[in-house]
Amino acid sequence: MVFKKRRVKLEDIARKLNISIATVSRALDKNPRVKKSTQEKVFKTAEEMGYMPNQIAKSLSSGKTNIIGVLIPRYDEPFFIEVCRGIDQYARNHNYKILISSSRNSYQFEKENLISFERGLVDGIILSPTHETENVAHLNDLTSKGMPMVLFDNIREEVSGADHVMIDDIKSSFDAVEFLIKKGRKKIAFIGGIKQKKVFQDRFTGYKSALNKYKIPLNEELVLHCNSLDREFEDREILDFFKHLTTTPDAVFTCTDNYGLLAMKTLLKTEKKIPEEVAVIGFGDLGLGEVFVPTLTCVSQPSFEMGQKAAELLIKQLNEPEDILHKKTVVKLETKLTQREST
Amino acid sequence: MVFKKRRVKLEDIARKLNISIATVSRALDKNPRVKKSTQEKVFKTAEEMGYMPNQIAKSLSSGKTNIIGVLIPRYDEPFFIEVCRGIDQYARNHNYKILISSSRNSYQFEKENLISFERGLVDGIILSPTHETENVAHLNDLTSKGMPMVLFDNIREEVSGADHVMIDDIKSSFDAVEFLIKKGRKKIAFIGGIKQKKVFQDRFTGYKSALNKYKIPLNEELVLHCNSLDREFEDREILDFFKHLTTTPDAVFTCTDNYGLLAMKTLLKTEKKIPEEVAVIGFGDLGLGEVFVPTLTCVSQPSFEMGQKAAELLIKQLNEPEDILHKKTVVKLETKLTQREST
DNA sequence: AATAATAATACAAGCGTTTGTATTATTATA
DNA sequence: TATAATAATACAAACGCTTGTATTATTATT
Repeated sequence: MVFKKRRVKLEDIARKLNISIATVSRALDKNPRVKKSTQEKVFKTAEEMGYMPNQIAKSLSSGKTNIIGVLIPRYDEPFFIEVCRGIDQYARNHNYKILISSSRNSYQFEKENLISFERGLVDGIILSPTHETENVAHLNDLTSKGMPMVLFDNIREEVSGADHVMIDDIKSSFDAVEFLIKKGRKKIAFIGGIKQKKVFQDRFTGYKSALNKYKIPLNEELVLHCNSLDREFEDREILDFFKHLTTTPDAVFTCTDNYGLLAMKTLLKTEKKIPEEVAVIGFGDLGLGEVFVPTLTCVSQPSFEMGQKAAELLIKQLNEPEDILHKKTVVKLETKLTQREST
Repeated sequence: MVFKKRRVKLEDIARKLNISIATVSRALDKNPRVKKSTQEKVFKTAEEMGYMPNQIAKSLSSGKTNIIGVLIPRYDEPFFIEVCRGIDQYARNHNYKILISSSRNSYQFEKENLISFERGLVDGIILSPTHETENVAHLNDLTSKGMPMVLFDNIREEVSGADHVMIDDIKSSFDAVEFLIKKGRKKIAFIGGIKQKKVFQDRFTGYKSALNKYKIPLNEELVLHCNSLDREFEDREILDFFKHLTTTPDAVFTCTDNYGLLAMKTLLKTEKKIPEEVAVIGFGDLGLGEVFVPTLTCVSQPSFEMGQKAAELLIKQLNEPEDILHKKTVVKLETKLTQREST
């Protein structure tokens, strides 16, 4: 029984009350140029007629959509969802909505999505570039056209005009590995993610420099850089890694929670005792680590806060006067090591 | 170095080529009314000038935004994210974008979000009503105004004019519980979710009717309806439940994956052997069950497909002629029991 | 009561497109 | 070559709102 009905618009209210459209518009805005009694009449009539403002017309007229475009590499990574939650919360409190898209780890899709954002649907963009994104010209292009932008996670320093939100990946992983070393572990395996991602490079750097500080030689055999772009393949990669090891590690430091869980799972299958024989540390701390038996020690990354901060920076940009040049802001958030049963 | 630059519009191209705006517009559409040579000139100039169409203006003019509004009760439930992925994939392939919002399990927020959708930003809506949603007048209101709508998960049959996508919750849980019974289990615990949700009511019904069929009396002590709206509290509720049991169950059927994992975790802590002493079945099957040791047997719900189907139905509605009445469609998707180590 | 000041409202252009109709240019027909 | 048919383009209204300026109504001032 659904018929499309013609929507009530300002004109309808104006006609009914025999006043001008402009007055109706201003009345609904509670503009003092319209006298109280008229305002009340307008509100009452608008209510009665079921008036609902047309956001598109407003946007065209005002040049603002109050929508923030968010571009993440994948949906099935809780980290990104958590960041989105943070963005959403801050944005909502500041009268913005968010439009989330996934680049599905593809440079091509990243560009396509940005183009669709550029068509005027969003007032600004928050994104985490994919690992495939070597050339950031498309990003610089957008910022130089005046599109407000904030980058998080897989930061690209070369992008000028965009703000950056990050954690200190090097220090975070250094601390985690140092923690393991201080517990007496010497054969510490490293499981990282896609090599092209700065975050994973940095975490590897932190790992190496911790080993270095304590004069532990780097054993390449104990190092794995996972290349899986999808949950289902990570599983196998990690299984294979452990199967082919000739040295048994006494600790594993992994660059995501999921790698940590998969590592524990594999170790448990081979009857290793955690943490007695092998200690494990994950990275992220998005809830999963607490469910597993044993619970997983993690580098706690403030994902939600990361989103909030990104939204805050973007909205700040949106409120800057248009003719002023934007000063790049870089925010580093704190991480901490949350100890649980796996260490 | 970011300055807002004035965007190139059709008028600029028209002026440069000394032709009319209408011709430029049609040329870019490859409308046969403009001759090839002109089209080429226009494309070339548009490219040179860096023209980017204004989506908002297009939408105002066409009355379509090509955006689908998606409203889910929470972000931190993988099921909803998976549905969103499905919607996104189908929508994207049909030239639609999706705008996801969360009602955060609140009827009030649900209404607010729908109002903002109603402002003309979206062409149609896909939603899963919250458990707080007793009165569906706001939904019927929207459909009767002609807003295309598809409901999934927590279906409300009273909503007319909206299509429904669902699974057979009663049968799915009946099958799962029957499976346990056939394995010789007699003291089967039930862990459900928020009682007000139809899906959880139905799963409870399935549980009871399986017991009934095999003449197993319902032991209320073995039944828990979790009320947690957030991950962090589910943990405690389930722990408490098991702590206070006087009967030890020999199986547990839970209404989400997470409940299943938490149940296993709690059981493992009390040194119970899974599946020897207690078998566990979860509901959903969104990847987590495979990571845990032991892996979790699950009712596999086709979440991604659910999203795809919802998007398909919505887009079908969007393409219906406006003056025709919409015939309500209800789609039931198949589930299956995926056996793993926990049973 | 006439004029100035101000309050309230109306008019109209503009936001960047689309699209139906009118107009002009080109080709075909006799 | 004049006219009809058609191709190509231009004009202008429309989408629903905002907002600067002009106009009218009301109140204050002398």
